[in-house]
Amino acid sequence: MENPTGRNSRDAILDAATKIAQAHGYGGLNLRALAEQVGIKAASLYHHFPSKADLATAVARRYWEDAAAGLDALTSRTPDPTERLRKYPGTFRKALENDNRMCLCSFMTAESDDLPGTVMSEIERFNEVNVDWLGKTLLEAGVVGSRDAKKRAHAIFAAVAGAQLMARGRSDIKLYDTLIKSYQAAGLLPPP
Amino acid sequence: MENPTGRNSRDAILDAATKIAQAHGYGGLNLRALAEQVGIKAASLYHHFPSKADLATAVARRYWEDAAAGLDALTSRTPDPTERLRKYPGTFRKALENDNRMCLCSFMTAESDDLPGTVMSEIERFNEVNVDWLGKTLLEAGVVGSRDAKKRAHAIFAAVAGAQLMARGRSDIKLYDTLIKSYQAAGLLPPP
DNA sequence: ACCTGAACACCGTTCAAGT
DNA sequence: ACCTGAACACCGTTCAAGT
Repeated sequence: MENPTGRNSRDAILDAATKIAQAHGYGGLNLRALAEQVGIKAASLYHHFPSKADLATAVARRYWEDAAAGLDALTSRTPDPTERLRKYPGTFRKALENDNRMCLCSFMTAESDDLPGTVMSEIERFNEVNVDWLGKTLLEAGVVGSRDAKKRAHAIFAAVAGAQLMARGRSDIKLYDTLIKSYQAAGLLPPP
Repeated sequence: MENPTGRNSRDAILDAATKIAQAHGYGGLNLRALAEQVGIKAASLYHHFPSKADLATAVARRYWEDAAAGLDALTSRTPDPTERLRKYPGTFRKALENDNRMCLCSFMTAESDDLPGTVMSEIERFNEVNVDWLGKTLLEAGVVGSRDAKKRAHAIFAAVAGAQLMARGRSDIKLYDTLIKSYQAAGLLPPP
């Protein structure tokens, strides 16, 4: 094997691009800076991805795939659906723990007017994955009936994304925790 | 008087810049495009504002001043505090009604890592204005006690901003309305 | 297969020059 | 006072040329 670690330069590019996009968005993803971080020249990026749009599409796809895997793992590891709902905000907390970054998809949702369509599709997939998981879990937990599961799932997703955004703006992860607690106290999320 | 309408070119620049920033953010605010919209050249913008950072600071300041005035007007026009809380999401709805734009401050909060400090300060002022107004109104309405007013105010603000962001991403103002209704049904906002 | 320097049209910004 | 063209270093992107 030429590459025993399995970490090829394509993955290194995706990793670095993800972190940059989580802090600066699609527009702020500078290919020269990205290339420097990976140790190559900007022109060399085009050997791995046909364009910035394609690179960002790959980044966003891998992002929701990882999110889906993480939610699956949470489901396996936590049999009680109510407990899973309590843990859900922890998945959005990770980005803040990671140098005050935010969800790639929230950032790019703001940028939707300037986003290539292929990127936007992957962003929408991320939202779907989260809302579907939440809806399923809400139903299983008996928090809402089947008529309201999807609506409530959407509401929780939007509220959690908003909390992450605000906490990032203040670089204050404690604000995120406070907001989640307020959501629980108000009844949007199941109380601890 | 040389300018009977009171609308000088400085205001025209601020108006156009606000609309652009609401759809493309600070990074996406293109000075050449802005100038063209106003009918001058990009270099001429520097006669009115020393830099893009100063222009954006003026935009953000006027934005929260207008928001504060709007909330004051809502207070005067609606004596019942509970009714005011029901109407609050309408203030965020306006941006969506305006060609699927979003709150300038939510967008720039995402961009906080790349924002000049003077702009960030004005953004924070917008948040303060909203959270203070909400906290005061929540107290007056007796929804929460003084110990929790600010926390709940923050939670409502973050959730409403998140709802606006999601609705914008889908270009679906009905989603915004559905999310607000879900917040009301869950108990985050007073029910109709 | 992978990388590069040089070039392109585009950004924010400056500045000398115009009215 | 207000505007402009030309220039600067920087963007995404291309391409011919290297190993």
